[in-house]
Amino acid sequence: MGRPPCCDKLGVKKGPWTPEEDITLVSYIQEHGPGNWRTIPANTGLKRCSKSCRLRWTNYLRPGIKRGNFTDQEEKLIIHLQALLGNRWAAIAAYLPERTDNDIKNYWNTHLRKKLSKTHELSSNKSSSKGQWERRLQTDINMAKQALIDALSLEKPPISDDHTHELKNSGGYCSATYASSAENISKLLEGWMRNTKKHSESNTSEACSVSSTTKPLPETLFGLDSETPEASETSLLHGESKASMEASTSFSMLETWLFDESVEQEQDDLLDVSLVDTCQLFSS
DNA sequence: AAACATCCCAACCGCGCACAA
DNA sequence: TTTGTGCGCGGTTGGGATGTT
Repeated sequence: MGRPPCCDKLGVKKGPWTPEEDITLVSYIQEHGPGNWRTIPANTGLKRCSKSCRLRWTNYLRPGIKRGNFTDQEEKLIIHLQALLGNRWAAIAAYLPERTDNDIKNYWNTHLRKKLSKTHELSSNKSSSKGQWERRLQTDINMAKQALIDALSLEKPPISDDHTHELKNSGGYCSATYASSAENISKLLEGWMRNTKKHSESNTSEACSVSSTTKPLPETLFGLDSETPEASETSLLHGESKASMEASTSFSMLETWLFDESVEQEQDDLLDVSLVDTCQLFSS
């Protein structure tokens, strides 16, 4: 049996989110911060279950999400982390703060799994014994590890003070992470803006139910008003910083593992684990 | 141009964990 | 200790987009 679904109530909407729903959700979270998902539908009038709201926020609306193609570095990082951690997408996503676990999972399922199984096919044609296969895996992991080192040297923690600093200094928000997020919402809201523009021309103050200015919606929604730099330090962005700090910590641990020769034995242990995981992956 | 196949990703579902009462 | 609730995670699916015949 198990627990009944959380969203089996009548009148709960499913399917793609509309720009209006996004606006409602974002503006509510901007005011109250993320969390308390249960209360959001009741407080906002959204006909969505709490879970759906959380998912929409974490996978799409949250600031700092990078969308689009994965870079080679990201790809290598994912491959290696998957070998180390298995399908623990949330854990893997912790090392790629700009990507969501859902994105990484999708990318793995649609691109990397095929890619790797192809590679495996090629290599297994050449060698059939388990010993050789394990040696090959070990080699792959070492190569991936080197790739990870390269990736880390290129992609230092994207967060931290620099990130905050960027935001603080910005009259113009040059932060790529924010920009992409703003773009997400901008695109979503384009249609909505067009529709409301007519109204705004006749009555600016009513143009946007979540904004009291005529600035582009995303900036206003996230408190990124260039006239009030301190506004960038909203609870939202604090939340982001916190997540980023956690990611930094994870990065540090990884870097320790990568660079500290004194933990050679622990490295071996990790690689042993990854061997098992990786074998399971390919045997399925 | 139309029909069909494949890809891709946003969203859903069910389960497990943590925590409070 | 048990039970109920909320949240997060990983697996899966639906359907639009794109490619192929």
